[in-house]
Amino acid sequence: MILTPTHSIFISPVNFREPSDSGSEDVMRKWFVKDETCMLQEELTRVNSENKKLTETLARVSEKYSELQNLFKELQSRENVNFCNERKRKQDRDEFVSSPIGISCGGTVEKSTVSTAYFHAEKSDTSLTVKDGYQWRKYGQKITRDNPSPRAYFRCSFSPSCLVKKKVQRSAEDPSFVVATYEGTHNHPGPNASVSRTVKLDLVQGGLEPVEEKKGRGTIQDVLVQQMASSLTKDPKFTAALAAAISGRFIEQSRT
DNA sequence: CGCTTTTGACCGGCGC
DNA sequence: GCGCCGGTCAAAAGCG
Repeated sequence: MILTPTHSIFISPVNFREPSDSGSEDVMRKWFVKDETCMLQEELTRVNSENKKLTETLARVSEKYSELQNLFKELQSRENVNFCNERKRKQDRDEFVSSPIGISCGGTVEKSTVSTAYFHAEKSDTSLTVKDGYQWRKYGQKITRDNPSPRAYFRCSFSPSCLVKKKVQRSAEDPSFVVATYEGTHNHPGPNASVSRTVKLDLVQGGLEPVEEKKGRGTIQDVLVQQMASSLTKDPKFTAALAAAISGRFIEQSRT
């Protein structure tokens, strides 16, 4: 809530009274009413100004959202082509693994939780390890048909009590990204947040978490919206503008 | 010594 | 039935 000086110096004419005759009292009352009108007009001007700022902020946010959406559509179309080609051989299979960007190509409803995350990785780094906070044990590595870089297979270190598995492979389109596909849900305490925060998606500069899409939790659009909301709430300018708008609305409502 | 990683062998599904 | 391919196994090697 933003408080302007007008809030603190406002004195009601009812409370502000000096002993005087009835004639000068009327003059004083008119003077204070006029003064109050001036202050209300100032307040209205201020609220309008804040409203304008908020509108501009909203326009900028919408613009950035559109940019992000276009970028995502571009990635979707590229990944979708490869994914559909890869899956042509395996149509109608019971088990279905989601595409790295959560687009299915006619597959059936999957039985287990499958999620995909992108991690930024140096091209010189061939270790195929991603810092997601969990401990993993590698149990295999294969060269796949449509990707020059090998695919590594990991099991959770807590196996066999925890049956989560993951596949890690460098993206064929952009070797600066590593794609991790997780299968299953951990049945033990989660990753250390400080560790997981060290891994960021390079797709969007500015501290977003690795893009993750879980089947059954929502669409990739939902994830985007959540990430946008998260980044917006961390922006002090945006929260200040929002608070000003809300306070302005409260003032407006209190007058009616 | 025990745990992890490497890597070739093996298995099962699928298309032809 | 055969070959291809992705996924898994397990023995050997590596490492602290």
